[in-house]
Amino acid sequence: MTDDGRTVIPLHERVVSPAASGRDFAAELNPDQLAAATHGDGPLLIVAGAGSGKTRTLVYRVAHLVDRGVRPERILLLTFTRRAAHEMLSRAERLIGSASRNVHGGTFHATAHRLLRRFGPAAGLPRDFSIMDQGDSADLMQISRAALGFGAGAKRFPKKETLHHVYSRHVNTGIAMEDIVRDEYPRFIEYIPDFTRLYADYTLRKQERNLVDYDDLLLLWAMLLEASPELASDIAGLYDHILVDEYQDTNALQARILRGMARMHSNVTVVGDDAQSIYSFRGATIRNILDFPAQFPGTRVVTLDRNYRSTPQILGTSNTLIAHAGERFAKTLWTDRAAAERPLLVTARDEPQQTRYVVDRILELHEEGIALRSIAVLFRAGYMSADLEIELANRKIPFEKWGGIKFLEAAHVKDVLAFLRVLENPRDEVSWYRLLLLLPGIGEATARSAMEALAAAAWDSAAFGGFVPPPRARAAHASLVALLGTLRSAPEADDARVAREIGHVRTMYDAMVRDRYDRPEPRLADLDQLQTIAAGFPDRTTFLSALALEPPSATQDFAGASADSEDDALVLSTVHSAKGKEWDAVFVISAVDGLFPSTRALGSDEDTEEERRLMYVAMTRARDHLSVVHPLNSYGSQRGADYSLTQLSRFVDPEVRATMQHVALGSDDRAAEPVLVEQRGPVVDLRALLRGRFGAV
DNA sequence: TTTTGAAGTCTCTCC
DNA sequence: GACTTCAAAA
Repeated sequence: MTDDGRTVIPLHERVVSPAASGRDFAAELNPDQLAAATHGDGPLLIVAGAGSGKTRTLVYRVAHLVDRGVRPERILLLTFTRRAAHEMLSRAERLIGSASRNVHGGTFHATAHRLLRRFGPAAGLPRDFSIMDQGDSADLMQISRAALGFGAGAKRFPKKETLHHVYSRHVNTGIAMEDIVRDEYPRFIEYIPDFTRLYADYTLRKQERNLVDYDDLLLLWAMLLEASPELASDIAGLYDHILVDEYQDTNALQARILRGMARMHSNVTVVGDDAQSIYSFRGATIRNILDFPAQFPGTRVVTLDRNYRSTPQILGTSNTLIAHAGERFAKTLWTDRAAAERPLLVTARDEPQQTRYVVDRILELHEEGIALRSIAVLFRAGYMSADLEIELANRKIPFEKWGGIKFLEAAHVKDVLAFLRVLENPRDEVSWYRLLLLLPGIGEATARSAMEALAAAAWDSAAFGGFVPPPRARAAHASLVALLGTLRSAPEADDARVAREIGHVRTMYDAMVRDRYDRPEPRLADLDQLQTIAAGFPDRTTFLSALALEPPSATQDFAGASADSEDDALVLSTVHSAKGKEWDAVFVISAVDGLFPSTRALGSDEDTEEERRLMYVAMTRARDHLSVVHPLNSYGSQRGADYSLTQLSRFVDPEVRATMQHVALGSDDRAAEPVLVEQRGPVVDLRALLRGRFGAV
């Protein structure tokens, strides 16, 4: 290697010797896995079916590279979640020792963040930028919208979330903004010129406020790679090998980044399963994986189709389900695991019965010796577990919910963070705006004029103290100024600093919470939790960036730092959050047409196909037991009970059903099937009584 | 200009 | 059911 460590040793020229890790790869991997793990230089596409040992193969590949002399810090491992990166690196560590700790791993966004802090200044991006999450971005869109005076007309102007969605999609997919509006929001076509102006203002505003949104992280990374040859080789030159997990869920912009990073050596390994692509709403396209061989000439393709996870019966059902999908890398998973029970298709009368069935069955499995942690209940969207959560709480069964956690999006949490963010970046308009609106007596108009005053004073924080609010807001303004002053003069950094700052903020903010909400307690508890998390971070900058980039996927992740997962708890998860995981027993609930697939996805064939893949992901999470449950009557659990969904999910078609065992709960035709119901709860079911008022007697 | 109450909108998935 | 938007009152 040269002294700058950049020269790549042509691996294929080196003699294959017993691995330095002391491992006999051939004995521990199957032939396909071995071929992938020990592939030399050049592009490699691993098409890895569910449960085929994908992570294992990737870990061994890292070990192989290190064995053959690639320095760990020159390997970049891009994964989809922090959890995946962590798991892979710790498994690599077990395999090859502490050297693997130096492998760089993380999500695309987190890696972008790291590179931008380091190389951004060379391209005019300040080192101390703040990261906006999705909600912040939408808020800034709203500020732009107000500043430009859009939406005053009679016809409805797009909501800020819509504005952000179109923008984000454009950045991530490269599709022209006009086309996105035409396809997805035809009723807003007339506003296209306004969209354009608004996005220009938004972009300028971000720059002036030193703010960077999620999409910018990727976009700026790509631009750094394309801006100047010197910069590009500095950045791309950091790594000799790049490995990407879950490649089917990357988008066009991420593929562009990958090309830029690999341009000097084409040592790219991507792993993915086109049958599990479930993130198109975020711009992901299975074209990335289908077209990879064309993008990287000379690609070697290895297919892993032996499944080590599930019983043949579960695999049979899953294979049948996915067989109808359109374009894909054809592969049918197989296994030599012993035969077992067929997956269950359970028909419940309604949601309460579905809930009781699932809970009863979980308790049975638990009594048979399966840990709660090895059981999961999966659903299409976070709200679908509401009924189940109540029942679990009543029966004192511990559970942990993944996905759909809105902790960081909760207004009170964002409020507290806004204080810190203003200290961090005095130009953070989104956070200033948020703080100002908290003060009684200050509304949009006053907030805007305060912002203008601040902007005019070059965001000098002293200018905020000089701002004269309307009389009724004087007192609140004064105490905010005082609080910010206290926070600024806080003593030097120490470990408890961020938590202490939050404590200061709460001397003012807690009163507002009590004032504003009918039930302040849970919200205050959230703030306690936020404080606890903060204690784990050395400084404010790290804390704020980490929160934006690595939001915890379960509430327990917060407490988790020390307490960890000692206690045994059932997992409730959205299918999206369950990706890459596996359990002994899996329940897929609310498999009802209209819920899963969701009505929204039935508009286009592509969306429907993605829902099918989502169902496939759900089913293939199961090792030994799989139950698909559907209630015959799913009411719109809210007002306007005029719609009720009754049909089993279309994905469980006759062919799929033929591979399952059908269980009908308490149906009128008392089949030979076991009826597992009969609750121990109250004799009178109030909800059923209420429903009785509207339905048949 | 802010606040308040009523009507209206839309339900997801995540970095 | 939660949140936004709109119109009228303080």
